[in-house]
Parts: sequence; C-alpha cells; structure tokens
Amino acid sequence: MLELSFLRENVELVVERLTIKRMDARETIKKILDADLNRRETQAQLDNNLAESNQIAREVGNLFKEGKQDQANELKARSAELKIISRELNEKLEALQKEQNDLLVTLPNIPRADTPEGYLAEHNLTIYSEGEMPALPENPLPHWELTSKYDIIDFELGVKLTGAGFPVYKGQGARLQRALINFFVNEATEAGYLEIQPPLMVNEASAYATGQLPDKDSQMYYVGLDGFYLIPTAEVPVTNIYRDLMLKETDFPIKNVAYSQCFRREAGSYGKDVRGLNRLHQFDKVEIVQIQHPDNSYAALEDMRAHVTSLVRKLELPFRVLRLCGGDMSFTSALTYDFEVFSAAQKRWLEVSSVSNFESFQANRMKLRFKDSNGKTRLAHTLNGSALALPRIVAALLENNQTPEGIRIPKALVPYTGFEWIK
RNA sequence: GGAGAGGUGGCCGAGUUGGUCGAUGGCGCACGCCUGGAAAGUGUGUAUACCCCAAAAGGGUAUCAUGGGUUCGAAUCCCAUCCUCUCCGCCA
Repeated sequence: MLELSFLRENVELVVERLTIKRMDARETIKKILDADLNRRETQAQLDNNLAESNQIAREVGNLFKEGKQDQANELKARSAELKIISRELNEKLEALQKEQNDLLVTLPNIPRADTPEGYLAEHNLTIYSEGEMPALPENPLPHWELTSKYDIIDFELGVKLTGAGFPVYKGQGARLQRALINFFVNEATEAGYLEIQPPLMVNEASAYATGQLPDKDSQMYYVGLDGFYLIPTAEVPVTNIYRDLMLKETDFPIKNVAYSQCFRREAGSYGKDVRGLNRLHQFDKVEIVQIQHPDNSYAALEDMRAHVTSLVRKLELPFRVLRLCGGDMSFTSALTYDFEVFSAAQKRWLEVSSVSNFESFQANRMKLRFKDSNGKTRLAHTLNGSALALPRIVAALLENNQTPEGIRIPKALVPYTGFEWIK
C-alpha cells in the first residue's frame, strides 16, 4: 500500500497518477486524510490520559508504601474515571485506524508518469519484438490436438482425477516439463539468483503482505481446516521471506529464484481463452524475485527483462515485449513488462511472463525496510517476474515446432530433455 | 493425536510471593581512549511504532509470542490462540 506520509504531501500527484489506472481517488484520499487528522488528535488525547493514569499508579504505589491508605483511595477514584475515558478513546482510535487502513488498501500503486494511457489489451505498447514466424506444415494442429496425438498431456484424465484445468503429463510430456523447469532454474542460478524451494501453502499474513488479500481471495484455493492458501505464484512465499525484516544496505541486491506449482481458481474465466494449456488451475512456473535499494530498482527491472528475453530467445520462440497500459497493470505494480510468445497454430500471442517493479508498495505492507547510509529507516523496493510460466511456453513449442516427422525440441533444451523429437 | 516444559531486546540470559522494568548482566555492534599498528584493556552509546514539536533538541504513549481479562499498577496473576522443545503414538 501507499505510504501515508507520501500521500499526505502528494495528494495531487497521487490523484493524477491514479487516473492512469482509471481510478478517481480524490474522494477516497480525502476520507483517508480526514481520518488521519482525527486519528492523530485522538491519539494525542489518549496518550495524555494514559500518561495521567501512569502518574497516578506511581503515586498510589508510593502512598501505600507510606501507609497513607486514604489518600491512595482518593486517587483510585480518579484513576477509574480515566480508565473509562481511555477505553472510549481507544475504541475511537481503533475505529479510525481501521477506517483509514481499509481505505488505504483500496488504493492501487501509482504507475510511473510515462505509463501508456488506456484500459484495453490493444492500448499496451509493444516496445520490442523478435523472431520469425514459423513455417507450419499444411493443416497445423493446435496444441490440444498435438498433445493427444503424441499422448503427452491428458486433459480428460485430469478431469477424472480432479477437474478441468488439472492436466496429466505423460511420458515425453512429463519429461518436457521437468526439462523446462531445470532449464529455467539453472539459467537463473547462473545469472546470480539464489534457488529457493518455498512452501506451496501460505498463511493469511503472507497472502495479505503480497496483496492477494483482501481483494483477490476468491482467486486462491483455501484450505479451510488449517486456514492456509495454496499459492497462486511463488512470489508470495518468496517475497514473504523478507517480511518484517530490517535489512542492511550491504544486503542488496537480493535475488531469488523459485520453481513452484501455482494454483489459481480462475473464477470467471471461460471460453476460448481457457482451451488446452492456455489457462490452468494448476501449473508450473519459475519465478524470479529481487529485493533492491530504491536507487537501483529500475536498473534491476531492466536486468530482469534482459534475463527473460534471453530465455525466450534460447527457446527460439517469436516473442514481443509489451509495456502495459495503466488499465491493464496489476494493482500493486508501478511498471510492468509483459512477454508474449506467438503460438502459431492458434495464431495467438500468449502471455508467458510479467515483470514488474512494485517499488515500496509491497514493502510498506510487509514492513520490509533497511537502514540507509545515514542510518535512516527506509522501505526497500520489491520486484518480480516469471522466468518463465510453463504451460503457454509448452503450447507455443508444440505448435510452432510441429512437423510431419514429429515435434522438434529447441537445441537449448535437448540436454535437459534427452531427446530431440517428440514422436 | 496424548503427556510435560517453555516462548524476554541482534544473540545469550536474569527477572514470575505484581509497584519508577523498555527491562540487571554478558556477547555482538558503533564511536572514543590506550597502541607504531593490532589484540587485550577501558569509556560511552546501542529496539521498534505512533503522537506532540516548523525542525533539531526534548517529551508522551505502546510493545517482554499474539489477543483478551483481573488490578490504582502486570514481563510477572487468569483465559484463549499460535509456536518451539522433550517423551509417547502414528507415519513418507
């Protein structure tokens, strides 16, 4: 969430920037600042009351020691009064804090000033593209037909075991999954990321800190008996490693990579977009996370973008990089690049990575701070990106590389798959 | 899952017949003295959040796992929750 102190001093800036995310925040901000003013006043009153109570308690103690029971009892009466007042003030304070906080968490992160305007996918700015459109054989098959033709991914079987969106990978399909995971994790490790294997379930505090709660709880699977959430991305547990930490400036940069299965309910999704591997409830993803000094976070973002670029390039997939427009950016992001690969048989661009700088938005919520060189406490910046999400990569690989002889595996992957062709 | 013990500041560790305890002490860390330099020794300092103050200085409040309760007053008493350890059971 946004920092209150920043909001106080930059109302116009915040209002203006949030219009890029198509939000009129003026009313909300006014309410927040009103509550804030009220809160501070209440806090001061409460503190004064408690100070007097503490003073009385000390005096009562001394009077008892001196054996002056009568005087002590007089003071007790005053103390009782103060207690009632303090209780009321405290209730008021908590209500104001809640009001303020509830409003504050509804404000999205402010996007960078140069964020493209717009709210539709076509308003996103294509800032880079690379690779040639593959020459497909006659009557190319979409991946959901290729998977059954070669018996490598079984969607029907997944329905039997669990439900739609939980495919079963078999034989060369399973091996391809494992190969991609190892390839991605190795590439990241070589780029200086520390490998992490996180829990696949997190508690409420973790889900809140990275912003899945309170507004996106319907997108997560919930294990009610224990109060856990299945992670929608490794970003959640990995970023939460740093929750409530006070870092030293010398701890930067922190670079982590994690492979995890991801679980998403995808409530409200249907139709063509969800066909085959395009949208699943359970899928594999390798995620990179960086915790950075604020001065370096945008350099880190470019670094991550370069890393993802090298991955798609090595997989020989035609891809493009989009700078997301305000309306298409996530709630928590200040700047997001999306990577899309072209899946030739579907003739569609598929999003395979989203690389974002959250600046201090997540850090504020999770109290991730550091001491700067002046000894001042400041919020760190958090960033993350997919590197990469598997299913759509697999979809594009299968469709683009199909030949009458089978499906060709890109060179970079062969050491990991152990085969050059899916047949 | 059953029985027992326990959760104190960056770490270790006092304090649990309630009373200036945000908390003795040690380690670590920072700065200074000592030294040619270092070690040892020695001195000072060393939590976080919020509020008051234009700011600094200074002051107030809260925090001894978390949340509630008793009391004029709680790290210390009571209740609930979470977590850790030991033993037993179960188990990849």
